[in-house]
Amino acid sequence: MDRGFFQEFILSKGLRSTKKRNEIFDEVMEIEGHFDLDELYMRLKQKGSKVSRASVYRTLPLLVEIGLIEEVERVDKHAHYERVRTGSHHDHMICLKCGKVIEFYSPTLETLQDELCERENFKKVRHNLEIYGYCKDCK
Amino acid sequence: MDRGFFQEFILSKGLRSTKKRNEIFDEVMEIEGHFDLDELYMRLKQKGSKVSRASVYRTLPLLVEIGLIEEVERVDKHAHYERVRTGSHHDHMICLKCGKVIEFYSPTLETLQDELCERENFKKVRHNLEIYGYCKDCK
DNA sequence: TTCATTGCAAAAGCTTTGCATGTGT
DNA sequence: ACACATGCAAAGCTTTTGCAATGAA
Repeated sequence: MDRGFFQEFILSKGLRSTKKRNEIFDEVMEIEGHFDLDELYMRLKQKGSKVSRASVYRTLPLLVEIGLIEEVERVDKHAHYERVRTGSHHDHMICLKCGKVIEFYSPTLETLQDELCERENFKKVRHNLEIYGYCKDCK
Repeated sequence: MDRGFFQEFILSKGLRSTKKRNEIFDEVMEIEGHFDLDELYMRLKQKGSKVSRASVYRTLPLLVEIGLIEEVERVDKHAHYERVRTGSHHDHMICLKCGKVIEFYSPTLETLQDELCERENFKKVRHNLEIYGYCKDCK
């Protein structure tokens, strides 16, 4: 997903392409793995961006709407996001002791879910599987 | 899980069996399906309980610790809980339009997860699968 | 010019906590 | 009596929002 796609989406919604929005978009594209809003905000600040928290709060929902990022979990009552990489959907195992997040992907799991949805006559859009337990170092 | 178990747990932790805690426990046992803290608090109020929100906030973590309830999702930035019924673990399909929650259970899914965890050398404690999409009435 | 966007600060939630009071053991 | 539990109100945090100023089209 490149900036062109982002511009297109923004314009198609009657919104405007602005410097701040582009900065936020660019930064999100650079982040590997999870991040929360404040981490993103701090990264932007560190790079000299004059963006405000309010704008970040206002922009993230747009990125979710595009499908560029998704909310993967909520810990400590604040949201964590992760960039969606085409063809690289994965789920998470989260260690209850050290907090480590192990990403994994299983085609079988995906297929199984599709079958379950079909059985319930449910049109699946996305899903979120989090397995909690103890990683090899903590168990 | 009955009140005896609850008492036992409370005492074994050096805590005290109190009227308020028992009221909260009883109410949670009566709730079918999801609830959030405020719903629980309101139900208690409606029944004439003099319990405060603070006590409910302080008691829910205990119930989670016992394994009596679990946090199933976070919507609107506040936690939703659901009673754990022995032998009736299930996952959720959540409709993006009407918000309906369809509960389902798949033994195959459970087994598959166990296999995936084994592969990662991860000791699974619990998991949480939410499939988002559109239910048969909304799709 | 027009209308969306932004920043600021205030407001709005939900949740936690300090402290004095109440209560189980 | 001694802790723990509770309620209240205040504080803490994250997130949202009103409004005036700014900027894109």
